[in-house]
Amino acid sequence: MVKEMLRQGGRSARIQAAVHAAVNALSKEVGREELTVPLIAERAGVTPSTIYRRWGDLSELLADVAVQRLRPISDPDDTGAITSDLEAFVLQYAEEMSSPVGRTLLLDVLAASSDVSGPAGRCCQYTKQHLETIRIRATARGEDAFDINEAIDVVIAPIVYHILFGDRAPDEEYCRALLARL
Amino acid sequence: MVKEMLRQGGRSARIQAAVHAAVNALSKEVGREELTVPLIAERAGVTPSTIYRRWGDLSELLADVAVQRLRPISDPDDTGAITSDLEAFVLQYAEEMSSPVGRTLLLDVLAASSDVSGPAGRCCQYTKQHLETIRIRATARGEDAFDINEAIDVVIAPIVYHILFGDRAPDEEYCRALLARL
DNA sequence: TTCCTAACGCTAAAAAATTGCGTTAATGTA
DNA sequence: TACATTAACGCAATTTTTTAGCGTTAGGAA
Repeated sequence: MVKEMLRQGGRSARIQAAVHAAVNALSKEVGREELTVPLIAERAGVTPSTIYRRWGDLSELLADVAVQRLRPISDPDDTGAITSDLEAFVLQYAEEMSSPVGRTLLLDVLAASSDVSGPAGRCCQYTKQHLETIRIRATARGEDAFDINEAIDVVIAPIVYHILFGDRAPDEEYCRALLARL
Repeated sequence: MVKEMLRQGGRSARIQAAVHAAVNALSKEVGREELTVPLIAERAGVTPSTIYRRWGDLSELLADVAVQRLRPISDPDDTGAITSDLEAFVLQYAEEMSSPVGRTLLLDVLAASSDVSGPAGRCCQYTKQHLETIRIRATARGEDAFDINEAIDVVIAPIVYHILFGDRAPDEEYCRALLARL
């Protein structure tokens, strides 16, 4: 659900911020299983019905919070060369996502939606945008660019796969091996 | 949770079968959101407390059912050559998983566990076993084999990635392109 | 300022999850 | 086969969560 809010200022915005903050705070304090809507509501100083009306249920609220946290705050580092740019970005991506919280964020996002317009599609776009930034920088330098979809298939997808299925830790060595395939 | 059952015969087995059947039946009739423990219990002719005691909660029950459905019933088709064996397997895999129910099964499995011994790890093993079967056949024929982990990274992982994030449909053409990279 | 109404709080009712306790039946042993 | 043991279940009471009605508050526009 997660209505896109006809009113985005004042009280409505304050409540959203309070609820998001409550989710983030409680996520660290209590386990995932103990995280309930009434608990979040109390911490945020809000009635549970407000959360139910605005987000629908817990999973959608968690997905909404997850996309906020996965939303990039800045462009990937400019290291001066396409190879090192990519390496820096991928290593950081694997680092963040492979942690228990990172994996949980991914699952929260995936569980909420099945179509492109949903949270999952947006997170997918975030990654593409970062790669696009790196690619544009590369072409500006005169380096020969890489294909973004190919980068996703060859590098990002395997990392995500192993994080989700937990059959292998995407350490630096592994990530570098993936990058070498590009 | 999903206790491994000290008693596996008689009533215990009948109830498990009834509950699993109820989940599979109701999954088609009602949507995923409407699927509740009391509803499943009623259909299975069981009290809700039985389900809660045995599986813990709905998500673990769904994961348990999902691994059963994802468990291979037979070896991949033997088409006579490694290339066609792989292609047949991958196309079928993509076909099954890219449907709404397939995607849901994947998410059910992923949501339940984070370590290798869990449902996700087992499903991962299923895929590996299939690939292993194809590889062994190939070497028996004298064909030069492929690396299983590489096949997962290059072919399976991208397919799963696009299914989960919903940013692209893994059609036949796309799958063949992935296979060509091996 | 004034109006309109989206969004919230409060409350009651419905539904789901938890727990104690007695009962049933699966499994091992004589 | 008969018996003892206890895992697993059913039932029912309790707690918690979710839903829904209705009045109130506060953005946003005229």
